Amino acid sequence: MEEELYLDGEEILLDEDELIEMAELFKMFGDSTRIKILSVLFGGEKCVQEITDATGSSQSAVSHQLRLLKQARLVRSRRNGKQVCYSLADDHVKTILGMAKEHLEE
Amino acid sequence: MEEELYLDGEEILLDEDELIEMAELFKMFGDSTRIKILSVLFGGEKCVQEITDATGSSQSAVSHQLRLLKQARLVRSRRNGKQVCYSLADDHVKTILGMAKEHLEE
DNA sequence: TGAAGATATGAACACTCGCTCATATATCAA
DNA sequence: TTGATATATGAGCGAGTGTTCATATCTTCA
Repeated sequence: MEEELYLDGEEILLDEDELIEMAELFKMFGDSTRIKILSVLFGGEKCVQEITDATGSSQSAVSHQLRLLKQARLVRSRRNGKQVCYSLADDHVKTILGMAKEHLEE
Repeated sequence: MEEELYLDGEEILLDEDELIEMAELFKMFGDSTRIKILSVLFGGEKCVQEITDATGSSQSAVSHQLRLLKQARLVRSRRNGKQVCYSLADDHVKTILGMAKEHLEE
């Protein structure tokens, strides 16, 4: 069974698997700790320490969540000496958050 | 404390409350039953029965989820005789899902 | 190599969430 | 009003999730 979506006049097809995959993606945005982390990363690449400070969560909690965000391919990581630096994986994240903000402002 | 986001060169400010509100919004998209319901509603207004058939979930499960979607202002409802018809509350839902799909296709 | 700093990971626990089941409410038709 | 149909709701349960705490791993520097 396939559902039909339309975006800007263009048709979008979503099958069962895509719907589940999409739900998995949105789950990543559906937690305030993770969304805080993402918003911090909008400022550019940050190491775990900086993220921890900026979000106010514990080092362990941040690390656990960063692992999930990485698995979901929303962030990338790069070791820099003793530190590990994280950055957003692509620009769609920004766009998605922008749309969400628009929705909330109505 | 405020985080700064940039979308298409335009600056977006997100404070703590907005981040939490945004996480709440995304939680609505983070479940496959709800996202199925939303995708069914892309085809236009549908009554509960039609949604139940299309999603394959139980009537009760669908009704519970429709309530959550309505609270989140993602859908509207309208009674039509014995039936209750639901439709998408605005077009941002489409855009958000479209962005998500783009992300997943990379 | 040893110590210290930075990050990752595993276990345990409290909490949340979506489902089912039973039942309530609402509307129409006879 | 009574029965049938359509939807909503509450309780309870099992599965999943985010956090903390303790500890492991990795890296640099002395």
